[in-house]
Amino acid sequence: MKMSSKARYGLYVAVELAKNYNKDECLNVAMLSQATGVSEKYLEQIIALMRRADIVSSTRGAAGGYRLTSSPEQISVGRILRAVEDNLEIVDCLSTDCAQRGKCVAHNLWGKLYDNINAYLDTISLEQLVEDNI
Amino acid sequence: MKMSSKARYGLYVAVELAKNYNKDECLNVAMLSQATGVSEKYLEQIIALMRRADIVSSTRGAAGGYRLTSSPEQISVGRILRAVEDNLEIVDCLSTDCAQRGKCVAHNLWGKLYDNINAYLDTISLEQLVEDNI
DNA sequence: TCAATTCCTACCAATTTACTATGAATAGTT
DNA sequence: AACTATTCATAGTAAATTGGTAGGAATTGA
Repeated sequence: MKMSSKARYGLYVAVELAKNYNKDECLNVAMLSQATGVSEKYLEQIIALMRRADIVSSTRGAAGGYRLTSSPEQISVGRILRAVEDNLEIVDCLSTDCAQRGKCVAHNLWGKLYDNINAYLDTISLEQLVEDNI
Repeated sequence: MKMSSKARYGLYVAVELAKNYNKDECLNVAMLSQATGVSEKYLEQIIALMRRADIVSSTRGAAGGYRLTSSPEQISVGRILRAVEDNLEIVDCLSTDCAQRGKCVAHNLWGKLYDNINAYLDTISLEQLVEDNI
C-alpha cells in the first residue's frame, strides 16, 4: 500500500504554487520542473489532474502557467491527494459495485479505513504543509 | 494506494482460524483454501507471513495445520495487515534512511498518516471482524 | 506571423503483483 | 522401516501497474 510518485510530486507542485500565491505572475511548468526536480512532461500530467479537480487554474500561451484557485489555507492535503492519487482508494471494490459487498469481511473494514484516512488528510491544509507545521 | 490481495486473503484466513479457535483440531491449508477460494500454494505463502509474525502457529505432518496463537479478541486487524502487507507502509522512505528526511515536505506527512492508519487498525480486533461489528 | 506556453494522448521500460511449480523437511500411521 | 499427509522454502512467470518519455495540436500574447 504505497503512495505513488504522483502523490509526492503533486504535493511538491502545490507547495510551490502556494509560495507563489500572493504574487501576480503564475508559474509555468519549466519553473515547477526546476523547483521540484521532476521532468516537465511528467509534471504536466500531474498538474492536469489537479486542474481537472479545480485545485489549480491555467493560462495558455506566452507568459502562461499555473496558480492555485484558492488560498493555501483553504485547500486540504486530502483534496490534493485525492486528485492525483486515483481517488486515494484503498481497494477498487469501494467505488465499483462489488459483488462481495456485504459478504466479504474485509469490505466494511476497507470502507471505514478509507473514511478514516480521508478525515485525517482533510484536517491538514496546504498552508500547514508549507509551514511544515503538521 | 491499494491493499494487496495478500491483505484480503490474510484476513480471510484469520477469520477462518478465529471461527475454529475453540476447537481441538487445527485447520490445514486444504481446508482454508476450500473456505476462502484461494489456491493452496498462494495461501501457504500468506500464512507463512502470519506465522513469522507469530499470529498463527503450525504443526507439520499428518493431521497438521494451523491455529491462532492467541484468542481473536487479542489480535488486532492492524497486526494481521502489518504481517502480510509488507509492513503496511505508505512510503519506503519511512523505514529506510531517506536522504530527504527533514527536507521533503511530504516526509512528515507520510509519517503522521502512517501512524494514523495503524492507530485506527489497532482499535479493531479480529473478533470484531468475525462478528462483522466494525 | 511567430514564439511561448498548455493540452492531449500514445507509447514504453522497469517494477510489482499475484500467482504457479517443485521439491525438501517433518510428523503421524501402519 | 516405509508410507502418507502435511508444512516449509524458494524459484519461476504472466499480467498489471508505475513512472515515466515523446510528439504534436491548440491557444495566447507580442
